[in-house]
Amino acid sequence: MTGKPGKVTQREIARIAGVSQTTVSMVLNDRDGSNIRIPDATRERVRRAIEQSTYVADPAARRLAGLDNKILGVFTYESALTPESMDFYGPLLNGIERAAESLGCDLLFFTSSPVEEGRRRLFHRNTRLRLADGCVLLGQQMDGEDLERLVAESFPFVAVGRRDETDAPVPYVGIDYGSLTGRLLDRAVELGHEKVLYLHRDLNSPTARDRLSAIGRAPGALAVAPFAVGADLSDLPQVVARSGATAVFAEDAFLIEDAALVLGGAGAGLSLAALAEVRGHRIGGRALSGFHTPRQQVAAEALALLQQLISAPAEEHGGIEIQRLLQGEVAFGETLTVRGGAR
Amino acid sequence: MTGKPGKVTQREIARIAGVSQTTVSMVLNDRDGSNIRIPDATRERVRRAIEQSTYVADPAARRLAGLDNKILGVFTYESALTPESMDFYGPLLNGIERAAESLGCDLLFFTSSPVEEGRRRLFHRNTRLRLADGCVLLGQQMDGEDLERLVAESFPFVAVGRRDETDAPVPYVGIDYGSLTGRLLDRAVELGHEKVLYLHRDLNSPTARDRLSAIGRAPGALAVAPFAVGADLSDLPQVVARSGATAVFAEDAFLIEDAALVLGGAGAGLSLAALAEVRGHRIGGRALSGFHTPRQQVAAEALALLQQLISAPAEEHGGIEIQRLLQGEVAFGETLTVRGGAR
DNA sequence: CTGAAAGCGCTTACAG
DNA sequence: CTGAAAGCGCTTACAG
Repeated sequence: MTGKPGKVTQREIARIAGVSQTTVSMVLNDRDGSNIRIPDATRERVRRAIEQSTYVADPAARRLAGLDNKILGVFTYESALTPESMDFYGPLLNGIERAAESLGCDLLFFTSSPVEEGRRRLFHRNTRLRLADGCVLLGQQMDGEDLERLVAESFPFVAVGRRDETDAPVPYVGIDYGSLTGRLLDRAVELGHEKVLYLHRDLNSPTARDRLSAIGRAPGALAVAPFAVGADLSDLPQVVARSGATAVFAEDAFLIEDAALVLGGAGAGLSLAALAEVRGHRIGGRALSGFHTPRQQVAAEALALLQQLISAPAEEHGGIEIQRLLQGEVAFGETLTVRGGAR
Repeated sequence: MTGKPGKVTQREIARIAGVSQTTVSMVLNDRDGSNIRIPDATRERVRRAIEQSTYVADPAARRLAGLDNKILGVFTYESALTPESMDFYGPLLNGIERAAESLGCDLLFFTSSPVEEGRRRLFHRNTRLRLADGCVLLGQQMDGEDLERLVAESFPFVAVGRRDETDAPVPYVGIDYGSLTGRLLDRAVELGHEKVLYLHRDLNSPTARDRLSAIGRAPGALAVAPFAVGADLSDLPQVVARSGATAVFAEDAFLIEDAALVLGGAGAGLSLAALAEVRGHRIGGRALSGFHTPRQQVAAEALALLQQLISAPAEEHGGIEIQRLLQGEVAFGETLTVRGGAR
């Protein structure tokens, strides 16, 4: 597919301008140092030839010659553009697009990666990863081996969300769920709660662990019992009753919504909250209590960090803070209320 | 950024397997023709060397050597991933992602294109267009010059939406708004309407013209008066009254919603419809009448067509139907009712 | 000041 | 059956 009829190369420009191809390259890249000095007249002649033509540099050739390409890879462990995934990926992708626009980068989505066990594989026979100057990784769970290999090959990348599944330090930008969780628990104490049930899926992700460990550090006045739920929530009313909890928290908004549904009238006196983004979620007409997380900003900062890693020589990476947690806000909402208060 | 420490090349593999780099390339690409015959033993040795290593082909080099890359470009004339643009782009992007997955292609979003007068430019100094094997173009309006140039350079591309702004035939996949409009007008006749007011923006896009020309061919029993609205709709009640129309149609769902707002009680007896996708739109609690358009399918088919254009040698393009209109459905809804019927 | 040459990693005729 | 060579379009030392 190369060598198209309409394709203009530097050599062609050189011929027209009556200079060497090297000179064309110099002019195009504004090379103008001590040893190399191109008179304005020549420069002008080349410029004109380029403008008259439809020349654009071949990015593949540039890349091969060792330049970076202003192409950032985007790897998502699941499909990112389906209606369902928009809830999670939407703000992230939006942030990424905006950041890419302002950095002047194009985005390469690795949609071709073969799906195995429901998740895309980053490394495979024909990966085009190499075409990008670097890559952001998105997904709730990531493959530790992928991360290790990226580090080993010193391929610039940034994960969205905190990561801890590797020995080598992985660059990431995430949200500080630990601190958010702590603040929400403090609030629960203020409201008089002493026992809380915490529902979670059996997901082994760093953010899931962050929540759990913050729960482990709950203030003495509060006992929080973690409870791993399966697909079937039908025994939840009993579990809640037996626990004596006056509040039920869950890992995310959908889970607490499901729980509220199952609890029905039995949940009438309970406070509810999600330890995650709750924007747009309501339970029985009331704004769900939980967090507001700056996802768009996380994505934008991830891209900015990636750009830094790419452009800074490796020796200077020590000076860059490669692991960043952004602070969110507690969304007080209307479902976390005074203990025993009507819901 | 090339020449990374961890980067393995064919030469390296060749050294390990004790063959020439050419042979490695042959094995990788399954070249196995009349003149070239690699014994299984050699083949196996190379394969093992590759598996032991972290080799992946450098896509830039492949591309430069003339192969295609399974990278499809996606160019949108506006930002595609903002919350507001999701209404229009969401289903299209979803269709594109799915099609790319099944074709085994990656997607390159040209987010870097400089914005001029609110629209991105396809061709610019550093366009990475060339890196893609081909490109899909999305947007309500497109630049005729961009299209001409793509044709001139015989760069494979497909527009989403019907196009007619060029002399050369442009490959596209769109929706047949003409036929949909005709069917909705027939329906209006059935319901007893004789006069309809058609609100439109002054947009000069092919689909806008398709609607207008279908309106021009309205059945004799129906008089449809086009009315170009500005930013301010406040004189609409008068216009409607003066026209004697019993139904108001508009170019899209948002416009008819705005109109309904302005008309308020004055619009009580009027039938309303949008000549566009109406999914999720309601007016005064009633499902808006209009169309259901297969946007996801349009996008998927555009990608499939693009893939065909890329892989088929140019001489065979004559055999490919490069301009396709997909049929939508009329969504009867609840706002287009019997003339004079309560709304 | 400017060009000829080497090299980036790959593919594909072309010789052995 | 396999390798040495040319070439894809570009950049960057290196000589003039």
